Amino acid sequence: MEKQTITIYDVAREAAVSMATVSRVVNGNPNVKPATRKKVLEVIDRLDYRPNAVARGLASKKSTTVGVIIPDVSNVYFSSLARGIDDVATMYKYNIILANSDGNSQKELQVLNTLLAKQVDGIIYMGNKISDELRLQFDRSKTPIILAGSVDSKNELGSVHIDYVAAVEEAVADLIVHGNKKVAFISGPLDEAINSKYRLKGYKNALAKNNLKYDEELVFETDYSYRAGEILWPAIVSAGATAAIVGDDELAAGVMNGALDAGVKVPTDFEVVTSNNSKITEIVRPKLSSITQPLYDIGAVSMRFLTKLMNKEDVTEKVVELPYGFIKRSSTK
Amino acid sequence: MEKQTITIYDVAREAAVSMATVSRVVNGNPNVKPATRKKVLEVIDRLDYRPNAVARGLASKKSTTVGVIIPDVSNVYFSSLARGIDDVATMYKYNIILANSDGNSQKELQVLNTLLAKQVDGIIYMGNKISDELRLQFDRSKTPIILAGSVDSKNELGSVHIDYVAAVEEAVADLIVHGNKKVAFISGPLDEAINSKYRLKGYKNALAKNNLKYDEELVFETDYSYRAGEILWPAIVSAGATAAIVGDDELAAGVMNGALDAGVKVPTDFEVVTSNNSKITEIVRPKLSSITQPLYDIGAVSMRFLTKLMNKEDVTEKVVELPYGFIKRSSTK
DNA sequence: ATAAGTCTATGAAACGCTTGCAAAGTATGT
DNA sequence: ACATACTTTGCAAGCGTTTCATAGACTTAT
Repeated sequence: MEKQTITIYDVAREAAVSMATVSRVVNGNPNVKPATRKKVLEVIDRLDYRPNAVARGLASKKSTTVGVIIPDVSNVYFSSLARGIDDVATMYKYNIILANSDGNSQKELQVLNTLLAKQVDGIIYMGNKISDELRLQFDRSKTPIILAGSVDSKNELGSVHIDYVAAVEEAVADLIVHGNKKVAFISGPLDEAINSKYRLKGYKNALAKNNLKYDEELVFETDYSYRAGEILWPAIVSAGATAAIVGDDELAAGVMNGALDAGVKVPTDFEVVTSNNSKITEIVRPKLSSITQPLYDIGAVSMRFLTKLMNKEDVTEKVVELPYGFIKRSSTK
Repeated sequence: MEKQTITIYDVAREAAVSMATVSRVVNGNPNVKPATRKKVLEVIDRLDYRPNAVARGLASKKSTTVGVIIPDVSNVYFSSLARGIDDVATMYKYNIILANSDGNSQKELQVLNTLLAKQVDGIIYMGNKISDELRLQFDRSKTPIILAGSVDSKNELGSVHIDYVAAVEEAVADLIVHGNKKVAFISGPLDEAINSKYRLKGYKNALAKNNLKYDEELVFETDYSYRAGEILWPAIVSAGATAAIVGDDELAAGVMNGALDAGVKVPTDFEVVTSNNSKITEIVRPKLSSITQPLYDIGAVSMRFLTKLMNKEDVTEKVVELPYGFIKRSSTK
């Protein structure tokens, strides 16, 4: 009637060895005579024995599980990272506990707590606003933590991402080369380091290098939704922008459709560049030119990085920067 | 140096009670004098004690974790379900272990095994092709299982989804009413019950009720990608179809863009209806008319259903059908 | 005052596995 | 044949909780 009745004891008895020996063969410990190993494996097979991972975890103090704190799985950007994470995790025999946080500090703390209670061996955090309290808990915990596709404004935590400053700078420079004097900078909340400290900086760099002066009127702070982009259009028009660099694909699609629906021609009269090169960029018309980030790889590398920390291997660099790129499609000249 | 050193034993000592008592206050067992409870809680707070979920799991034979087998998290359809699942799971104090299967039977079996090894209290399965071997394992396991947004061709397992037959039938009937004599049926693999046994049936029903004869030439079996849709266009043209019902949004976007890129006017010369009403339907131009499914809710309800099974509550119906709808946008007349 | 209940709290046995240590077995060299 | 050095095994002590059987301490009814 119960979940799992066959224990290591049963196997030991049937194979006429001690449970220690069974444990050794299950764990691939080499100190077992081949004949014994074979005998044990046969019994395991016959009894359909499956080691109880919970008991194992208790005894070994390892759960072979890592926690993943994600703002929202249903967002393509994050779910792409998650896919990379899971694939590598599987490769290294780990499972992932996925927990949505909505980027909400309270939930993050709460989630972190239950993850630690579950004795995860490591944590991957996605999110761009690390509250002081969360940082405190991160520091206090002995569990390895990696930020995936997210930046740590204080550079204390291990993280994997691209060089946002340079990427945005290039993209904006390109728009300027096309003759745009007024390029709008459209992003999510500026209290997220990725927007204020990195993307905006790249934007300013580009302006400076091209002798254009920074105009706050051209900076639009909103949230990451498609709808937010659509309704932003009138404001963009009144600011007189002729092009925009957008920090999120859905947002960019919204902005572009907002323009299109208002009868503006893209890219002839208005150019748009977005940042994440998610599927959406290819589905909209015109297709969106975009900074490209290896999303899957960022997740995969983060997880790989984490396995190193979990094995207490030495890692030379705390911050891994993956190469970014730029793909020109039809939303720019 | 280690993960977590404060145990229930430390708390018991500090509070001068037995560990059994500490356990009771932690678990909200009422048989504790309020004064004692208060004292214990204070110590817990002071020591920053956090119960070890693994040890708890071993002792109680409950992991408060459910496994989620998903074809691909980075697919919006599935990640939307996943989001609903996680939210409800959190509500009921469960965590989810997310495992990608790519819809591959081998991986599914393998994943199922590790989930069971981890002693998950329940499993939510997404996928439309349950291999015999997998079904066998499902049956053999005493762990409750629910299919989310997926159908069980044999109707043995609990599941939550919409009435695909009726939904497709309505959508196709609508296309026929618009005067289309040749409506293409475009779906993913026909060896998936959802396509062959349900959607296709709805399609045939609609034809029959409108005195149109079924023509195999108009049935297109492909995979679920955007690209697959794009390259399918020529074939659709040669079959002479003037409208299509598509089983997946990305696929539909591909078909439509394929038409558009070939200079065909949508919906004037060709109408398209899709099936999942994901974000994509609103992002493309023209926006896609779609059958609507409450994706988030399907996930949420599945998880709720699962909690009932895990609590051994009686459930009257094994199959929960959620209401579907239809939203007319600009890809149909 | 006594029997019979309630409440509270304790002790100690699981739960199923890993692992350090020691014992038993084998092989090798002389 | 014997000492030496491995190689294989078994023993038993945890790992941190839950939970069952009990025991004390109070109440309450008689």
